[in-house]
Amino acid sequence: MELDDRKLDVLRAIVEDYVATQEPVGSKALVERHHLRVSPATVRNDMAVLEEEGYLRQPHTSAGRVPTDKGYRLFVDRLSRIKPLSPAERRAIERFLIGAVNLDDVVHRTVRLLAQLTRQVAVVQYPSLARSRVRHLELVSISTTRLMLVMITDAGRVEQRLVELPAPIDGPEVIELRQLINDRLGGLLLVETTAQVQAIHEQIRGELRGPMTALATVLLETLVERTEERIALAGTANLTRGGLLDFAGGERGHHAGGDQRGVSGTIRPILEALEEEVILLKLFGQAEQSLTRVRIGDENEFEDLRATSVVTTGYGPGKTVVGGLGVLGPTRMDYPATIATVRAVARYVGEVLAQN
Amino acid sequence: MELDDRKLDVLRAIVEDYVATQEPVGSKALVERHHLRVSPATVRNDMAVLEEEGYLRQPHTSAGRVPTDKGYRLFVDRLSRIKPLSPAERRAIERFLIGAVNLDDVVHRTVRLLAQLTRQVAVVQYPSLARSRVRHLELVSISTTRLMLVMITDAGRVEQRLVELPAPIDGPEVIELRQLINDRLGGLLLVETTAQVQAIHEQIRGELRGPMTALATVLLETLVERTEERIALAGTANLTRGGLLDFAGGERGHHAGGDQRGVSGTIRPILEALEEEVILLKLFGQAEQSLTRVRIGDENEFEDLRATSVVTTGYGPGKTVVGGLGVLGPTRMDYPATIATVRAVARYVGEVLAQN
DNA sequence: ACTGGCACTCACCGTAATGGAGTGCCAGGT
DNA sequence: ACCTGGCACTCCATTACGGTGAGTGCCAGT
Repeated sequence: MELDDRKLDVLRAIVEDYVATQEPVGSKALVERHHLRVSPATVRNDMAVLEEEGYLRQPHTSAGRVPTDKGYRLFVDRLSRIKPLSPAERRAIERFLIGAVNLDDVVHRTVRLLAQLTRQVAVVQYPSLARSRVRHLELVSISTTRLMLVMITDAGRVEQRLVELPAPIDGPEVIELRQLINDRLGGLLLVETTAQVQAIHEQIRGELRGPMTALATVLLETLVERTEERIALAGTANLTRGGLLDFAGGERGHHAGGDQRGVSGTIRPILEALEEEVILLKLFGQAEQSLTRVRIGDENEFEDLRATSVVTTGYGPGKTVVGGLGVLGPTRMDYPATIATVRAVARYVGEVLAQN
Repeated sequence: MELDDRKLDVLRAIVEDYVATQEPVGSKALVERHHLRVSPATVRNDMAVLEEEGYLRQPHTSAGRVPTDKGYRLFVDRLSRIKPLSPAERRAIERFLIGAVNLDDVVHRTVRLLAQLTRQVAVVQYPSLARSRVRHLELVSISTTRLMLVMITDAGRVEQRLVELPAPIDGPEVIELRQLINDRLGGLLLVETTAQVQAIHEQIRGELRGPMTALATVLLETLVERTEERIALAGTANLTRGGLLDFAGGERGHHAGGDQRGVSGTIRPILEALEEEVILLKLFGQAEQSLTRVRIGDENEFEDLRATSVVTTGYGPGKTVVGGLGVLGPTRMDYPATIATVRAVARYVGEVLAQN
């Protein structure tokens, strides 16, 4: 069935009101607030249709309506225009990001900024190693049988690993090795290095063969295969805002009534999920292009996050994408504002990175 | 007034029971569980005295007793023996920490381990730069007017900063500079470098003067003065455990009755405090010696954390202390077990660090 | 100095009554 | 064909109320 324009208007109005008040919205209040030019009874009929189609639901008979995940989805896809940021917000973003001194610093500031602006949980993935290029590889002697390998990527990320050597090595040899690996690996995408590392290893002459084996192992094992990703998080306190998530916590007596479909999430599993880097990476680290993606409620693959929505986008210098960032909040979030903010922050961060 | 032995026994019993059940404990239940060889009435008299002295309080008339912060303090100082860890726990610690590949890795594993073992919020300070020695300084050319300065400390921590040069510099000069700063700064404690950096700067000959100025500025400004500290956090989900903290969240209607002294904390301000690195550093970064320190309730300098207790200790390779770690939880935590775990983890981490 | 006994207090729990917001549906109007 | 006003109905939320029981404080007795 096709929904006519007024029904869509009603849906939009309900979403907006519900997001603002976080209380089920009834027909009467609706016509008052939004100047729909029809009577409550008419709206009720529309509501009934919208409910039948799965865009709305009633917490219980004789309560107002609440959007379903499907309702939010329609709202996001077709009913909302992305709110432009206020000048104050733009200024806040700029002020926050200039003066960053460090990649760490950039990421930290970004994630806090995002949490503050959206008043939600913010997540920023560090520039992904997989998508970065090798800028420089440094070898530092720790002892005669130990080297510290330091890799610097073009996004400014630094990664270090200890290399245990099978036999002692002297200074000139270290320099030779360093020279070699930089010549052969410098400028490559990290994913491209695998083949090169193996090539170097096979070609190498006798004396450096031993050290190179150790080095190659470390390089392959950790920097390529198990591409270590990192994540920064902020604003978890915002999970306690606005009572949508009721905090059943770990209390005792509670009417353990059968809430089958209830969206009554606890804060608990969410906090747990947020500490699982694997989960965060799946959510925020998959931004292949710089498209903004919105996952609403149970569109989410993770059980524990089915009461939340996730807004993500990719970021990076210029048009490239080196990582993802975004926010996580209750399904009843202000999507237009959130999407706008996430995008704006991503763009600014991209600019900052481009300047390095 | 002096408390006789039995009164202390009663206090201990109450603390133990309350920690276990998290419900006010009454006289009858007490004598049953612990085989005190006196009657409930006697215990009641003791309780009355303990309450008068401020070690106990009653949530309301005709409820059982609950320890006050002062009561916990006495318990921790005089009544508890630190529980030895179970073999299983020891094994868990070892298994968790071997295989760490990285300083980042060590810290991450440690903080998760600590959260898991204590079932509380765990905090680990990265090895403090202020207390570390310079192992190596690396200069990497990014462009002719930009250098990346990478500092590696003896605790394995790596810090990088971008240096903007006033004029182009060539390869040999970079090598010379690198040589110079390593010769002069290598092995020094970071706090000792200030003077050296300035000395180098003043002595340097004409050609490298310009670059050295820029380099010195960066070194002084960020690595010495604003000694950047970092913090890792885990187990925030544990804040929702055991209903001691009732989650009033941000709800509307609530009996805004005068709970004056009530320990009824919200989870909210705690989460906020945990995101303030300044606060965490004050709490966990002040372990001057490897002494274990326990801050109970309002002994805590931070308003928002007055419903929590903090157990901290220093850690580092050998006898030195390079950072702090510990846990934060409700005042009604199992102090003996927590203290034991925190200490044990700190010791193991020290050993791991010593092996680098 | 300890104990048993006893009256008293108060949170907790289940039930009942009341109020009100909101719905669904129908009959009448445009 | 669509919209509207009216009306009966449903069900949550809030308040009120009495019973129950754990726990206390105190006192008199050992």
